[in-house]
Amino acid sequence: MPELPEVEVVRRGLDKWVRNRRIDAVEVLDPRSTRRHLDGPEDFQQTLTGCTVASVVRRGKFLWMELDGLDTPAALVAHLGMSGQLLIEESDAPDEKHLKVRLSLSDLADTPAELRFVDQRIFGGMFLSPLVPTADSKAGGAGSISAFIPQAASHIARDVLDPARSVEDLYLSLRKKTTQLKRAILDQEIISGVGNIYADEALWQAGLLGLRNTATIRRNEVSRLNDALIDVMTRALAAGGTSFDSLYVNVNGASGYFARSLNAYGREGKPCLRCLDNGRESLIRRDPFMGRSSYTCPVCQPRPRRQPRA
DNA sequence: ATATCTTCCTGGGGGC
DNA sequence: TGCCCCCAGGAAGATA
Repeated sequence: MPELPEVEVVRRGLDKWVRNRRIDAVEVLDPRSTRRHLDGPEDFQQTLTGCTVASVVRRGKFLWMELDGLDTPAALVAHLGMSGQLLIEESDAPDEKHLKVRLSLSDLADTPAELRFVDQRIFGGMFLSPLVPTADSKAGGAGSISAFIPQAASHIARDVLDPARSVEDLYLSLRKKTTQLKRAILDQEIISGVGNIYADEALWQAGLLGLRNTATIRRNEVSRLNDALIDVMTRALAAGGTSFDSLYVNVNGASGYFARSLNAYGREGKPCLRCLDNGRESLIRRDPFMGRSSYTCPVCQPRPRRQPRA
């Protein structure tokens, strides 16, 4: 569920409330949420206990806490999947229905003592992963000040808001592929942080159809798409992210309000606002896509003209 | 090797 | 009220 803006909102909250605090106790309430920790929940708990959070870093939708106090450098990785939440809570707050992992933090005045991982669908999780130097040079992703990345996230490309990324690299990566444009921008190994909402929003803003084949995409189209991705995610971040319901909230349980600014996603049957501005009328349509949905404006994002038969 | 499909889960909402 | 089906911010691993 959460895409780059939502994960970055969470990262900032963790940085504020958890950085420099020691993890005094770890409780795994559902081992399915630590299944990516291959040594098992007991090892997860024992290794993590006593560590101090040195920094909170993000690349794409991956979030991690660099830890002090381990023999070999490692990070506590958190991925929110479709429904994960990281919440800062007082110890006496009642357990959430889907509470999966509880971290008890060292005392700090006027600061809640627990970091909780709550996840309804269990597609997300927490695990420890060794830190390795980033393979793609210089510092890590946006929201990062680290030259290291967890091994488990080392295949993830630089994200939309990473200043070390270039449009030309995106163009070349897309041209190397033979697939639909939307599939490509959802591929976290091409560009990271984009999910179904912001893919549709950026494609709408750029006036491109996600069904376009990447092998024929042009530089100016990639440039438009890149600008749109950066713009939509920057605005979403400023709004605290997109919340359709209580499943996405920041570390303090508050919703973001970017849902009201969406132009395509979830707007099936509603007027395309850009067409309206231009004195035209068209309705956003929804089409099945990869087991989910794509929302497009048939006027702003025209289907490619059918090639005439030779 | 590359591209696409299947699977991991729970719960809300609509139709009957 | 209940049941069944569809749908949902993701991505690893299997399969073609």
